[in-house]
Amino acid sequence: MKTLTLEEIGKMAGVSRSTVSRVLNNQANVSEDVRQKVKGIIKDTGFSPNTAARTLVSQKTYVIGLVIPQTVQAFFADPYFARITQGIAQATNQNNYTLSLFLFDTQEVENRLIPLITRPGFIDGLIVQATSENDNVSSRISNGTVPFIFAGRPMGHEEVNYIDVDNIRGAKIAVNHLASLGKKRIGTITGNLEISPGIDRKTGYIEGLKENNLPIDEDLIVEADFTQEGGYQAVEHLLKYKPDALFIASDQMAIGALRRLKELNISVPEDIAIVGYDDLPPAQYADPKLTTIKQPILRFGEAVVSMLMKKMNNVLPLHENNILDVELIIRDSCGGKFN
Amino acid sequence: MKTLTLEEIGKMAGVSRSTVSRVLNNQANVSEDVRQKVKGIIKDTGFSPNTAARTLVSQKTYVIGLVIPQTVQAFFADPYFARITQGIAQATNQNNYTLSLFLFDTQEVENRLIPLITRPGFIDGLIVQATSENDNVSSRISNGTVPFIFAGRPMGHEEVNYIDVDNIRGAKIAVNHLASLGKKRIGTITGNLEISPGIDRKTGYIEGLKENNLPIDEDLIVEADFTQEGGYQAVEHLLKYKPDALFIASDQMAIGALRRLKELNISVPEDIAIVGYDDLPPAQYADPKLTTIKQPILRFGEAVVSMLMKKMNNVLPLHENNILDVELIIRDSCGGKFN
DNA sequence: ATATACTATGGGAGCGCTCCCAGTATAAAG
DNA sequence: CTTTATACTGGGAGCGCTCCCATAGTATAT
Repeated sequence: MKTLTLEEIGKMAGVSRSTVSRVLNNQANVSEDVRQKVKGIIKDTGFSPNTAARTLVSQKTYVIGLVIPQTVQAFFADPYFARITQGIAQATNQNNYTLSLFLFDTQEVENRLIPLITRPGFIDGLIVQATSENDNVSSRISNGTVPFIFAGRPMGHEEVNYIDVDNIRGAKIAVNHLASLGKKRIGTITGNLEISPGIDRKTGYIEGLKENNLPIDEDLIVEADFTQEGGYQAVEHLLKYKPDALFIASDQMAIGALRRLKELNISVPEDIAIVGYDDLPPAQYADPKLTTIKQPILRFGEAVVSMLMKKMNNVLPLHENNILDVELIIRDSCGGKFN
Repeated sequence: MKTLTLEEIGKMAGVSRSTVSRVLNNQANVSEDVRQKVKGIIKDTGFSPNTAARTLVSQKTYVIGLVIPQTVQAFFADPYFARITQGIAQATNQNNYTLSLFLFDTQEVENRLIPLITRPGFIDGLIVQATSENDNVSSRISNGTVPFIFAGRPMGHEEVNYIDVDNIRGAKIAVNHLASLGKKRIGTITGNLEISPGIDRKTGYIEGLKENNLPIDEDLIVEADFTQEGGYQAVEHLLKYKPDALFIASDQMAIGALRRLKELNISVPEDIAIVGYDDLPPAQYADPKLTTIKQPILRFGEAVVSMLMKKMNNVLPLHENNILDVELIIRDSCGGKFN
């Protein structure tokens, strides 16, 4: 199958390549009958214009890069990231862009890839997974001329554009809900406190306690690492201090905790109420079904992409960020179904 | 920052664009001193050639697409797929290619994306995640001219090139190991029997029994769905028929089963020996540590990419496939540490 | 010394597209 | 009927690169 060109489509329609180009790009100044005829031929032949030629003259590649820095190792363990990626891929394609994946597994790969992806004319824009403080991917990418934004709040790089879900508020409404059910000793299992979701959810937890005039008791705060195993171990530690409720900063950890509590014959929500975070599918299959904070994962993808589009068109203010709202999903583990 | 061109680099070096091009592509017929001088300038300026221009004339895009068909929904739940993707991304970059991600979330997206990615000059090659039988992505992609291979054995499309791990042998060595420990009533929890890993591991299980002259007892075979929850429920069903060992077709299911057995106070490996499959990180944190079949996940990525490269260069025989070997990892759950 | 080979280099052509400008046809206005 | 504006259309130029061929320079064989 020979590859078609504008010229040939034009010949078939009895017009010039310019006119075909106009039709292709929905430009004005083409008579309606010619436009229809050309469109028909394009459809019949299945023609689509050569991307490279287009890119060469327009200087646009229609490619968006998704960068996963080295420090985001969780990427390969946490289903949450797979979901985020799904949302971003979806939104990218919706906008007729292509998504390219760049995983910085090692320092060597990072060194090789950064000059490549930040050079002009290779990629139109970059989405970078938020990093922890000791990661300099951000500044290295800033040196290039490629527009980029962070997905998630990057620690120590707040001057760049980013988009995030409202982790603080999410934690706060979880605590509020528990408080409204009359709980007085609300503990928390935090995530990893080197990354922003860990920190922010802890912050929200503390703010929530304050709002409800509950004391902040360091004994009721245990740091874990967002994994089931971490939750499993942390909950035991907390039990010594007799909490009547727990805000657990991820569903994975909550599921681990639930497992341990079951082993210890401590019933949820009767003996202890629990609220998780994420609303991943396992949350609704947990026993008891997990009350949790739902993040708008697919909408997150859309928001990231549309924000990047703005940035690519230079209509995004330098310090603008976007914080998406979250939602409390009440199930069985908090004992407050009828609020 | 103005974008440099071959012409300008040439001017700086006092040579023509042709000579710079020769240096860039490591071609012969350039004197050593000129070559060094040009290389120096390229390095100093950080120049790299425009991809679109290069693609336009060479008809190569240096982009590989990774296609996740609709039926591979597990993609977003199973950490195994994230690992595979990681391996593929790594290998792609190693070969100086870029990886583009195409998720067919819905039929509509699939319809829109397939003509796009199969058209000439958009992508050099495609890796398609293996699908179940009722998926026609394969034939739709075959209609295009883009070289592609499957990652995993696609059900009902064996005529295409694919690469897979040796699921049959993996299951067989698991059973062999259990048999060598003197187990006589070896049961299995299979995965989803609509996809090839599910089927093949069951096949291997049966072959393993035959090899050891053990009877095949349908009561000892229960189908689950590769999830923890599935394993949790399936194991209980099996217990009625008093197995002394279980081959469980994924670590996730094995972990679920282990949990249930613990609740029922059935001790592993004393009362029942267990071998899992995958060797994902949780396997070594399970209690007891899980004996399992290790798949060469990162090597899988390399193999997929190198196979695709061959196909792109037309040096891959039509019916050639590649089956990677697996390995038994002995830990505590089988009770055979000292084999 | 001359013919013959080979090496090194430069520049034209062209990949398929978009942009711009010139040109033609048609309509509206004087 | 002529002038002027407006709607279409075609083709040249050029994006930055690779490929090919012509040419100059240098080494080797006759």
